[in-house]
Amino acid sequence: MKAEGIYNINAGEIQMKFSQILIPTLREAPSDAEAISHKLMLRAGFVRQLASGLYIYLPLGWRVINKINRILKEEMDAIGAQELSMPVMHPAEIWQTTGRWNEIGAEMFRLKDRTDRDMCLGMTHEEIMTWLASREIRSYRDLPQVWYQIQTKLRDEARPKSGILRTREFQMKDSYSFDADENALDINYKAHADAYHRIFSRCGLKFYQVESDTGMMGGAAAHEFMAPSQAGEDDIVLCDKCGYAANVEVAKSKASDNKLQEWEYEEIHTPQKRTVKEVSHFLKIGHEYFIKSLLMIADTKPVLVLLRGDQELHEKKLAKIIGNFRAASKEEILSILGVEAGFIGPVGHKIRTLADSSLMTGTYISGANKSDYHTRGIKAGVQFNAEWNDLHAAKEGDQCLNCNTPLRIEKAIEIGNIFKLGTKYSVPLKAVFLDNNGNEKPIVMGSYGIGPARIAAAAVEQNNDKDGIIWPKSIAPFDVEIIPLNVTDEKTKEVTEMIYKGLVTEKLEVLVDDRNERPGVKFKDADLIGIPIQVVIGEKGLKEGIVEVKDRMTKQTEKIAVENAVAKIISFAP
RNA sequence: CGGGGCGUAGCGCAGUCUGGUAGCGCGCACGGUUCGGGACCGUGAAGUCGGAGGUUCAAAUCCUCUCGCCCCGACCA
Repeated sequence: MKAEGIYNINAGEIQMKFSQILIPTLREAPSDAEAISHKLMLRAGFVRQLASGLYIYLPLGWRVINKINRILKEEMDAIGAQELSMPVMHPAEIWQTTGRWNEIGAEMFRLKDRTDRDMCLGMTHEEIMTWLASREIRSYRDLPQVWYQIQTKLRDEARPKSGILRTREFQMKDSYSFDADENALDINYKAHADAYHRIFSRCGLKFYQVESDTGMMGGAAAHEFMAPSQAGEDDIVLCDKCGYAANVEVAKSKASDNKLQEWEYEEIHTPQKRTVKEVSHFLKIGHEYFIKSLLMIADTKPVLVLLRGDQELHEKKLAKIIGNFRAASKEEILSILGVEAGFIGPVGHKIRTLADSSLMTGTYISGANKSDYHTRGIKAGVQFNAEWNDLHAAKEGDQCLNCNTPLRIEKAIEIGNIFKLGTKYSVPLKAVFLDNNGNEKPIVMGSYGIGPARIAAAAVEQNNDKDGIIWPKSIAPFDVEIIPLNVTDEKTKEVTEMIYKGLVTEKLEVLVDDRNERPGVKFKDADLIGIPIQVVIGEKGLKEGIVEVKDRMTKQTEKIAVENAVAKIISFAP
């Protein structure tokens, strides 16, 4: 960034001059950046950190966010959603009415106004949107309604991370649908899902729509939109054959096949071998032929949980059945089961027993319920019985429940989500309407979110190389960067202005690197910043009457006659 | 909230173990030479060593407390 440029600002032809826009590029990334997108956005001068989880968007960063927001608005408007704007600060009473004032803990920023009234900063707007609906919607004739906003949300995250990916203050496009019944909700839900597909495609992202947990939103169904990336915080389970896609939090899977073993029911001596790993190694038999027996304590009551040796317990799935629980201590295992930890087996206990469905078939090895012994030849229904449930976490290589294909797991960034809320908010907040028979009914709602900053971060994660960012054309801060090499050369100046004007006239957004810097510096910065098309104007080329047009992604350069340059560049543009 | 790490010039770091009055590279300012992939020479500006207290003749360095930031985990509309 330099204060001096070759063009006099008062002469005023070229507006977007590198020398005058705040683009503080960095040769090295600050050491506390970890994620690729974080490092690149910092280095390329898109963002700066104010405090943990609080980011400043510099001019380039803000242009990207606004490009994304433009797409969001276009697609929301296209499904008939109406943009409005809600306050960021809310009175506590509304949140108390739905119960979330107490359900949500430290994650909600809370404060008092001068009259000592409890307030909070909005983490989301279900309450407020529903409050509005409760006052303004009376009749089935008023439905459906879809309202949306692109608004700041505040959440006191336990652990902000990865730059812009998980922050304490962020924008969200949140929309809310209001319908007379479930069928109508389904239509709005589908419309949003379709709009989301268009939005993420237009933003140039690779993404999946996956089944997801309803979490604290409650409600009947939910999907997340996931952009695969190493920087992602979620794992998603994918079937390449039938298209099954789910967040691991809710993913279902079948354990891989194991061969039927012709084992007699017998005890085997396994001195000091406790874990599945140890016993498996000792007996030279795969983990999948073992039963893992775990003792859990739920509400002071012990529960025995059985899993196949190669599977892991999915704690949320278990919690849905038995409520909150914890692992029993070694002392509790001894006093409750009379067995030393490491030698527990499924056979012969009187306590409540839950088993993963994968154990219904097959013959297994497990603890013999006495020290230093395991038992071989255990079969469900013969030696033990249990309540059968899906208790294991899906993992790579498990089989798809629909088509038996091995499943894949990918890390992904959650860029959007859609929830069928039902009447969870409309009932407590009394958002009701009269149907055509004059009966009062609660409005059936849906809620739908997208984080623009996460789209930007995911785009960088998915599109970069060793030199920097490669922005998808639709959300790049500029369409074209013109790089005049010698800014003191008259001919260069002339051609630069000519091309700039030609492109601007065609409604392209153009950045001109008018800095009096060495070519190397400009090339490096251009690659770092990642504007999709670079136009290099050099004295050498001008002598032959050409300029060079470079594609940031492919790195291919084309020599174009000066007089054809504008038309050619336009043909590359989005 | 549990575990780990780090705070020294705008950025990246050394110096801390073994106390002696702060240094390197990049960047920045000025002058000159350069000019198609982060040039070179010279000159210069810039640091309450995160903060408070303590030990000591003397603290970036040792001790106590505290604040901030990052990473792993837990948590996560």
